[in-house]
Amino acid sequence: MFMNIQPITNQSFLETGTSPSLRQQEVLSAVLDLMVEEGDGFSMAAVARRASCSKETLYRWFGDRDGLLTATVQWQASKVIMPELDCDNVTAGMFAHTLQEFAKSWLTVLTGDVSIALNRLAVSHAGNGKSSLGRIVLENGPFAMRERLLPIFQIGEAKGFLDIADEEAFRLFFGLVIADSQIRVLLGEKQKPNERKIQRLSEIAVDRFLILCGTQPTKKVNTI
Amino acid sequence: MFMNIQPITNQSFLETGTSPSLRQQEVLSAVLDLMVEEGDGFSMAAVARRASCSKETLYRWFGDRDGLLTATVQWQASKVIMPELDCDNVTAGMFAHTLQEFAKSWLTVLTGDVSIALNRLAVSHAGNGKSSLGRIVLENGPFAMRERLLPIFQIGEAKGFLDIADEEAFRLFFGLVIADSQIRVLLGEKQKPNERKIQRLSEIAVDRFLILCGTQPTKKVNTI
DNA sequence: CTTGAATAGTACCGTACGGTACGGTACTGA
DNA sequence: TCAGTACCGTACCGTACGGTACTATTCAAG
Repeated sequence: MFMNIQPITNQSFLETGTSPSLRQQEVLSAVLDLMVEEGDGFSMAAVARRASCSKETLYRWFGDRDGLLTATVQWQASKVIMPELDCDNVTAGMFAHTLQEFAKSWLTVLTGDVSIALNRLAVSHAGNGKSSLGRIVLENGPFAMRERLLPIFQIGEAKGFLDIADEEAFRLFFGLVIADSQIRVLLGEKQKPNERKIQRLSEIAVDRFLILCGTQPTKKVNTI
Repeated sequence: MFMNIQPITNQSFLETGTSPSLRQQEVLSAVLDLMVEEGDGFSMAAVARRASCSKETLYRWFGDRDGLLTATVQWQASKVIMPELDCDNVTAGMFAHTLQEFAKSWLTVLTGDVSIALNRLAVSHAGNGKSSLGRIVLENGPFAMRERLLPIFQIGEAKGFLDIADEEAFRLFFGLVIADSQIRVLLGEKQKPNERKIQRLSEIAVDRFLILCGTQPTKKVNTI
């Protein structure tokens, strides 16, 4: 898609860096619904029908299909908010609890319908090479989580709860919390972990994380 | 695609359960190459060109496009061979070494071009719902690995090296070894782990696994 | 040598979809 | 009132691709 000519209208927010208008967000919401329902297979006509707008408007606002998908992914990414730990006088118990809440939230998001649809889209587009959706999801997914976790780890390190707080600690935390859950739901496994199971997985993961990275002696976790 | 009429020829191996002929394997190999190069975007005409066969032959042998993809995935899955531990008098060192070799092989396969292409294909098809590729890769990927690992774990348990050897142990091992490596390469991250890094990751993962699941007292692993 | 099956190569068809053009309508600001 | 703009709905175009039909060639069995 050639975009060497400036768009005539000033309604396109893609180049301006501003947020989409309410009406545009309705369109993006419709795209998200269609992604969840049909994966990458939906047509621009289907989007126009669902959002009760014209195809011409879609193309004026978003340039082409890839622009629409990109806008949708970025919009969704901007909505994800994660818990933060900004206390200064924090106990070991509070620290462990914060990690558990983080783990639960993370597992819940990653096994949710929207995340599954988005990651499927990004993975398949990363294969075609003719789209930057993979990079966008990578930056707003794993990399963003790392950026949020590292400060928390560093607080734990400063307080003497952890003895590592680097890239390596993030990889370990990811592995302990997510493990094979994400790839399994991406591959279509029907039985997704429910809230109760996510709670249990998060507790075990954080226990193990603190055994491996914590400074205080901890007894072995029982998996039963 | 309707298949209510029996295929005229007996050359289709899909229903017979037999292996593809050498010529058919040439076709499947061409499909694999195209998958690696272009993802899911290649056409049947491209396959015919690459394999120097006619489209009609493709359809006679494999039914339709999905049949061709399915045959390719199954053929590739049948080629993956993993190390086994069938010794009866095994030491703790041998046991740890076997786990390390397993981990290295696993990481190498999952971050390889063929696996990436196959998993991308399966993930995107699992979203459309109109294909069983997701299930096939799930069965030949994570589930098959679990089936191979559990007997090894049970040997370790019987010998007194491990104190758990169940589904939970598999999930832990997956998380420690693979962590975020697979999803990152699937999302298109350019920098893939090299052999040296895979070696290091595998050692650390097995050390940690034995700390968490092993019965012998082990000192804490140093990540440097 | 003849014959028939299997296959390569190619032309063809129907359809789905990305993208464009255009008519009609509602709103806004002069 | 009227020009300008944004928008909806829809018709339309070009292309790419899945799948089929047909011909030419090869090759092995009789």
